[in-house]
Amino acid sequence: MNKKNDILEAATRSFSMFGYKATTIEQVAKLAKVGKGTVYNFYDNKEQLLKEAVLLMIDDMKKETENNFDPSISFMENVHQSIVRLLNYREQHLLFAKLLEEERQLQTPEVIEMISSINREIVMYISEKLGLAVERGEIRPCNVEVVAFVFLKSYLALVVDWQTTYSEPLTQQEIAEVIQQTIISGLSK
Amino acid sequence: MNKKNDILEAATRSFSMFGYKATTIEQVAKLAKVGKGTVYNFYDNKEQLLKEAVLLMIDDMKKETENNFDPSISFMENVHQSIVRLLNYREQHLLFAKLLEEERQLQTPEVIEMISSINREIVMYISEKLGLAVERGEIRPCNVEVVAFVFLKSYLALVVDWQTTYSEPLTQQEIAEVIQQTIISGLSK
DNA sequence: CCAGTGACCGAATTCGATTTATAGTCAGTC
DNA sequence: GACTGACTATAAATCGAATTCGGTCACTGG
Repeated sequence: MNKKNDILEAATRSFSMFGYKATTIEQVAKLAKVGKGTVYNFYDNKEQLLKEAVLLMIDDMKKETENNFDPSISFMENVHQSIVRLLNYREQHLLFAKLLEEERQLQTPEVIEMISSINREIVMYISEKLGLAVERGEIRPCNVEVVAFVFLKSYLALVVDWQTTYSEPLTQQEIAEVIQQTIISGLSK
Repeated sequence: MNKKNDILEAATRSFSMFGYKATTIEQVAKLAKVGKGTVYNFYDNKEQLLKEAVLLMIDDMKKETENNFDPSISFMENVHQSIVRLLNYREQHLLFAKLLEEERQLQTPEVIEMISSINREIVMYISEKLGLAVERGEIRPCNVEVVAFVFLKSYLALVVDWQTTYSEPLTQQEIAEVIQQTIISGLSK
C-alpha cells in the first residue's frame, strides 16, 4: 500500500506548486515513479485525487487542534495556541493558497466547488467549537455561524491576502496578535 | 455644468449595473442624453470616469461618518453607529460589489487597480481613526494598519461574500451585531 | 464662435475553425 | 494480477477573420 501513498503525496505536491488544472496525471505518475495507469488503480479520477489531498490537509489541521486542546486553560487561550500552531502548517497553507489563487484566476469549476466545500467544512467546525464554548459559558452568546465565517475570512485575509496588497507578509506573531486582540478577546467574557 | 453631472450619474449607474468593461461610452452618452463626443468634453477617458464615480462614492461615505461623529459617546459606539448608517448606502455598495465581482471574474486591469486603490484608501482612513482613538486612550494600543485591514475585510465578507456562499444575505442588524461583538468590543478597553 | 455631435479610425476583443494536449481506458507484459 | 504506456475521445489552446468600442475631429446649429 506504499504506492497509493506515493501517488497522493506526489499529487499534493503538484497541486500545491502548479494548481489543479496545471497538474497532469502523467506528471503525478512520473513524480510517484509509477505508470499513468497505476494512478487509476488507486483513484477514480483527477478530482478524487484532489479531494483526498484536501481531506488529508483538513484532517491534519483538525487533529492538531484536537490533540493539543488543554482543558486547564481558558477557551480563548486555547484558540490562540491553536492559531499559533496552525500558522506553522506551511504545506497545507500552500495548497490552500494555490487553490484560492486558481479559484480566483482560472475559475476551474472543480476548484471552485472544492474551495466552497472546504469553507463550509471549516465554518461548521469552528461553529461547533464556538457553540460548545457558549454552552459552557466560556464566551458570550453570539451567532456562531456568522462569527465562524468572519473568523475564517479574517484568518485567510491575514495569511493569504495581506501579502498581495502589501508585498511583505505578516509575521506569525503579528497575525496571532491581531486575531487575539480583535475577534477572540471581543467574544470572551 | 448640469451635463457634466448627468454624465457622471449615468456612468455610475451603468458601472453599478453592468460593470466597467460592459459599459460603453456610447451607452453612457445615451443615458445622459448627450452625444458621445460630449462625454469627452468633460472627462478625459473611460478610466477617468470610473475614478470620479468611485471618488464620489468614497467621499459620500466619508462625509457620512465625519458629519455624524458624536463626541459625547464612546469611540466604540460611534463606530457602531457609523457602520449601521453605512449599511444603508445601497448604491455605493452596489457599485463596489459590482467592481469586486468584475475584479474576480474578468480581471479587468483598470478595475483591479481601482479596487486596490480603494482598499488602500479605506484602510488608511480607518487606520487614522484608530490611531487617534489609541492616542486618546479610547481603545487598546494595536497595529492599527493590520486591524484596519481585518476590519475592512470582515465588513466586506459580511456584506458581499456571505450571500455568495449562503444565498440568504445577512440583515443589517446581524452584520452590525457581529462586528460589534468581535472586532470593536475586542479593541475597547 | 464654440458647446455639442456622430461618422470615422485603429486597437483590442470576440468568434470560430483547426490544432494540440490530456483525462481516462484497455490490451498487453512481466 | 499488479502494473504499464500506447490509444482515443474530448476539452483546451491557437490563430486569423470579423466585430466592437474607446477616442478623435471635422462639422453644425444656436
